[in-house]
Amino acid sequence: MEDRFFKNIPHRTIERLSQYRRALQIYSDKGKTSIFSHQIAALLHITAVQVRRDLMLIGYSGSLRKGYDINDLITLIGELIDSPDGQKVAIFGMGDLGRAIINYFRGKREKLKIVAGFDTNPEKANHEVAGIHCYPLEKTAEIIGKEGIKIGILTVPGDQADETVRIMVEAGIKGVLNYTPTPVEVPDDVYLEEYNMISSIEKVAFYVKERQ
Amino acid sequence: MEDRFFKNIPHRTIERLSQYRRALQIYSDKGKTSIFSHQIAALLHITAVQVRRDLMLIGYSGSLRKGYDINDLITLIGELIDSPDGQKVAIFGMGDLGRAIINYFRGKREKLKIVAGFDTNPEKANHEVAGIHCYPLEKTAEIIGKEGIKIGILTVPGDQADETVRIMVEAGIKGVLNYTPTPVEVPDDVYLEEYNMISSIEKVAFYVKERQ
DNA sequence: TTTGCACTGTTAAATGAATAACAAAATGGA
DNA sequence: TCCATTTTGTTATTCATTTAACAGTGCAAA
Repeated sequence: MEDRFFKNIPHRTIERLSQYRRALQIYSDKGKTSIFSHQIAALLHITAVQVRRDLMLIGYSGSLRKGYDINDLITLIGELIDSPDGQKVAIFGMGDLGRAIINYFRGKREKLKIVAGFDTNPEKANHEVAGIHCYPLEKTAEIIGKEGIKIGILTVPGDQADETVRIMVEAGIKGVLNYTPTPVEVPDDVYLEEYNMISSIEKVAFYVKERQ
Repeated sequence: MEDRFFKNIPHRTIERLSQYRRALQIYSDKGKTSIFSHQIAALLHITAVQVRRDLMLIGYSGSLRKGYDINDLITLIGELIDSPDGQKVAIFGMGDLGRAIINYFRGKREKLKIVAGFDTNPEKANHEVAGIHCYPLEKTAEIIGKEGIKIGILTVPGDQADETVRIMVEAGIKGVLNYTPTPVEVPDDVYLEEYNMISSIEKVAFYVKERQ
């Protein structure tokens, strides 16, 4: 029995595919219809070989001397990484960061929709925040279940991270993106991605220091 | 002539060191004074071997059966990744995301200080935003030069990214962390790190989909 | 004491990812 | 028509990173 073929696509390639799509959309918006591997590469600060190799892995062929058809490629990447029926996302913590993500996202992804927010603050709960309905945290299980939400973004203050993620997982969330400064624990069947802004800034600071 | 010994430390290790420090501080705040490699590993969802290997690379030794001294290790990591005299950071774009980062950062890093914000919005310019003085974008060269700021975080709307980063680089910024959805260009002597939230969410969504 | 356990530190092997090398083919110009 | 150029697609190689294997050692319990 063969796995779906893109099961063996490297993680790094998956990450880049998402970035390719975004870059392609920018090009598409400028009225372009085709693009060379070296142009994609320049946008993402990688090599043209890597772009071609990634596209080879997903089975897309360009045409010699014309490059890749932008719309076809956007479509194909969508078929690979999007869910055909779409996926719903909830934001836990409607502070600055939660709002920033909502605004960032607005209208960008058809197949991936932020449909609910949760917050303990009664000022926010039961109101619209940045156009998204915000529920009190106690309603998590109910709403997550009813809406079939599987993906949660964690943007609460660090000291509430553990407790919030526990509630999320219990309610049925299967993928967590943790923007909190506190590392969290999830069961094996939940995909977890941690991102720490402070570490990113420290990394930039480190390499700036090292280069001088 | 030997390079400073940590020139050959893998990039991934550098990233993890910053994360180790944060995890150690959480442990330290709980009153603990020493920690085992497998405890650090559990916090960061990696293996104990990797932790020990990373610590070996930076030349730190724990003691058998007691593990690592938390304070010593925090200090050593600081000596490696921090600049002794500190580094100043500016935020370009004082929207939700800019404010979120400022609040995130507050009081967390002694050697890395956000000292200025820039925004084109005259409502914000010349006021304090989240405790940081916000200047109009035209003042970039003046303030960056005067303060000796070398690190800039880009949180403007996507369509202003290119122009803003041009101004940053011209003013003397040597490290850029781009949180904008638009990839930018910088000269070779400027360290650039791009982070795209949408790609991160897409990645989580992809692996959630794949696991079902 | 001595034995077994629970750790660390280090070298060796395996895996994963990026780069290099190059064949093949379409195009435009001589 | 044929050649030089430009670009893709793919295999081979190199490089980077993680994981495995295991030696060494202090401590605790018998």
